[in-house]
Amino acid sequence: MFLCVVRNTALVGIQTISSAKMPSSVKQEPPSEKNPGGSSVPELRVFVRKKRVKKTLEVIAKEVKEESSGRNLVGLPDIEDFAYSKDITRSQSTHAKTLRLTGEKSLSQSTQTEIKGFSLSDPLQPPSNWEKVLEGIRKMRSAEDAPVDSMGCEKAGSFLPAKERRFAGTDSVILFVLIEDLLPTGAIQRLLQNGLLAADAIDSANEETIKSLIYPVGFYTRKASNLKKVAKICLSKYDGDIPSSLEELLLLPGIGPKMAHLVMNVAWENVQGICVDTHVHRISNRLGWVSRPGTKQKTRTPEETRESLQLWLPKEEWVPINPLLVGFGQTICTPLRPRCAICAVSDLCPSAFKEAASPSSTPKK
DNA sequence: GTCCGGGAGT
DNA sequence: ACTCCAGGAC
Repeated sequence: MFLCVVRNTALVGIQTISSAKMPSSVKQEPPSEKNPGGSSVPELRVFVRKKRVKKTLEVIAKEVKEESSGRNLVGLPDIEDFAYSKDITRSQSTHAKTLRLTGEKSLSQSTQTEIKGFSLSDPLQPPSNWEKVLEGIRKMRSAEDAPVDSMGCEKAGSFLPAKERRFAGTDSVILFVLIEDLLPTGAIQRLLQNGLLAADAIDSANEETIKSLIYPVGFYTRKASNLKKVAKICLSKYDGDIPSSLEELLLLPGIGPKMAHLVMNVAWENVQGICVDTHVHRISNRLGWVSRPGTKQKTRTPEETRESLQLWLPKEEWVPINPLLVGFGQTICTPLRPRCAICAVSDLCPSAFKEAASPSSTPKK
């Protein structure tokens, strides 16, 4: 419920200080269910920043309400109903964390005193023309076949026999959780041939064996080791299955925000957030779709991008945006020398033709 | 910010 | 021959 960013509800940015730790009393419960009941619990977001004026939550609530009137925001909860929860993030390099206020829980006294010093920022507006841009990218993507289309982990199911295809089952998920890029290398087929697609098999297998089977997947040593650890955890805590909540996934070694959201999206079909990888991060910034909270600066980490993107991108797009932009990033909007000349949305892109296009003309200083 | 361990691109 | 890649741990 916390995690459900409901469109067309209030979305107000507030900036504040508070560095801190959320008391466990308001710790959010695992998002076990998608949308129990009504999905229209009004939700606000608060950006936590350094410094700022001292204000109580009540003051903020009042400001939010005032700010919201005449700003096309709807459905604000009453202040006494406010609760907050820490957003799911592991971003360490960002000073800003997103908090959410909902009408579901009440705020404890200690919590209230802990959060002080808020100021309002503008409600977030979706970037202009984002729908056109998205449509343009879709067109380009349908024409060109990017690697992600045949080897993306969303497609992992088609590689596997029926049993292993059950994403929510006990088998293959663990693998592509950890070794997403094992598909193009044929690693998953090799593991399959060796009966190593289940937690118990992996747990009892030799780490060196796994290592050699998944080679030449990137970071194979670490991945083999993580795979063993995860298999053990899954066996002991999840009956050989994988955890079904974002928080629990993040506790697994080798699982960070990108993979955790990917797994929630494709394995559990329970969308908690956008899976932001380097492509989504880069392209979102080039398009001017994201920014550091309260600024126009580029986001510095994928986590910041995810938070920024989630503030305005309609939830229906949260899952498809990843393969869409990944493919676009592999074929056209490449990290180095983006092919703006053949890009259908270059006229809508603030970064078009702004990066070096020729190998010989990259003088380094 | 650095490291990991190779592959791919220039 | 050299640079860059990519997600996560630290």
